[in-house]
Amino acid sequence: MTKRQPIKAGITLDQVIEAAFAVLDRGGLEKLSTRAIAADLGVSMNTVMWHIRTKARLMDLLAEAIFAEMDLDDLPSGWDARVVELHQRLRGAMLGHRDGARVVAGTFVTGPRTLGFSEHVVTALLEGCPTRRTAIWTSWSLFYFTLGLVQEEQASAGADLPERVPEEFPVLNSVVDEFHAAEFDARFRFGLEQILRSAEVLEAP
Amino acid sequence: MTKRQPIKAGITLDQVIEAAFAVLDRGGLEKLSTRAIAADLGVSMNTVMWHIRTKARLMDLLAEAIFAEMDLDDLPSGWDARVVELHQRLRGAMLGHRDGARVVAGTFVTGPRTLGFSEHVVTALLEGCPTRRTAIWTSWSLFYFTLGLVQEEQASAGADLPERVPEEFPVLNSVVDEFHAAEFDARFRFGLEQILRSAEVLEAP
DNA sequence: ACCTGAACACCGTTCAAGT
DNA sequence: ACCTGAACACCGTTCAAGT
Repeated sequence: MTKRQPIKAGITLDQVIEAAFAVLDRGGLEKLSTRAIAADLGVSMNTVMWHIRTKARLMDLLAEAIFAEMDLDDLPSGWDARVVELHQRLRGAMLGHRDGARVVAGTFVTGPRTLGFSEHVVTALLEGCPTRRTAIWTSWSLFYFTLGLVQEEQASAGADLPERVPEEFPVLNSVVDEFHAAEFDARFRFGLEQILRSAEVLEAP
Repeated sequence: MTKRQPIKAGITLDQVIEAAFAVLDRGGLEKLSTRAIAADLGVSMNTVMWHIRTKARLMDLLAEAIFAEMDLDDLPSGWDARVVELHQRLRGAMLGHRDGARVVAGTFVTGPRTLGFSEHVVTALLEGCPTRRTAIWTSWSLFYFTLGLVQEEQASAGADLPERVPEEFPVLNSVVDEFHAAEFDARFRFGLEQILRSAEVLEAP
C-alpha cells in the first residue's frame, strides 16, 4: 500500500506567505490583509487565519522570509568587506519587496534565517573589533542604519518630497541639493564605511 | 463694542493633539483612533476628523509636536558635543511618549520644529566635517541610528525577549549576555560617538 | 488537522445636514 | 468655520460547525 495524498489538496503555510508577498508587492503594506490573501488563494479568510494564527505572526513570518531570500555563501574573507557585503545583501533583500524594510522593522524576529544573518555579522565583527561589546553594539548600529536608509528609500518612491525649504533655515537651504540627491547606493556604502572605521578603534565602555 | 468670544467654545487643533497624546500614552499606537480621541474630548468623531483632516496628517502633527517638545537652547559650543546633545534631547523627547519613536519614524515631517532640529544638527556638523556632503550624510546616519535604537528601546519595554539562542549559532550564544544587557543609554552614546569619529575624517564621494 | 460562515467590535473616510 | 449623524467599505479575532 503506497501512502495516499490527502484527498483535499489543502493550502500550506508557504503558499499563504507566497500569496501575502504577492498582495504586498501589488498594493503595499496598507493593502495587506488576511482577506486579500484569501482572495488570492481562493479560500476563506479563516483558512488564512488558521495558518498564520495572528496578523502579527504573519508579519514575523514575512520578515523571516525576507531574510531567507538572502544568500549567505560566497562572502569575502576580509572581515570588513564581509560585513559590508552582508548588509548590502540585506538591503537588496528588503528592496526586493514593497515596504520590505517596514516589514522587517516592525518585528523582532528570532527565526533561524534572521539569527543566521546576525551570526555571520557578529562573527566578522569579532575579528576586527577591539572588544566583544564593541562588536555587538556595532552590529546594532549597522542594522539600524540599514533599516532606516532602506525605509527612507522605499518611502521616497512615489512620495512627494518637499521641493523647497523655508528661508528661516539658511543652513538647510544651502545644502538642499545634497538633501534631494537620492544616491541611496553611495549613501549606504558611506554609512557602512563610517560605522566600520570607528568599530576598529573605538572601545565600548 | 468689545470683541465677543465665539458663543460655542469649540475645540482647537492643539486640544485634539493633546488628547491624541493622552490616548497614545495610555494605550500605545494601536489604540490610537479618531474615535478614542473624540471620546476623550467629548465630541463627535467627525469633529476630530474635521480638525486633523486625515489620520496620516494627525501622525505628522504628532511627530512635529514631539520635536516641538525639544529645547534647542543652551547647547554646548563644541560642534561634536552639540551634535551629541541634540540627539540625546531627541531621544528624550521620543521617550516622552509611548511609541514616540514609531510615531516619528512613520512620517516624513517637514514642520518648522523638525526643520529647526535639522538646521542645528547640520550647522554643527558643517563645522566638523571635511565636506558638505559628509555633513549631510552623517546627519542621516545619526538620525537613523537614533530612531532605530529608541524604537527597539520602546519595543523592548513590555515585550518578551527570547531567553535562549539555539545552539546552531555558537557565536551569538557566546555574546548573548551582551545582547540582553539593555544599557540603552551607554549604547546610544557609543553609537553617536562611533559615527561622529568617522565624520571628522571620512570624506563622502 | 484543516477549512468554513457568521457574528463581533472595531477602523478611516465620505456625505448631507445643521449652526 | 465648526460640528454632527448616518452610512460605507473595510479591518482582525472569535466561535461553533463541518470534514
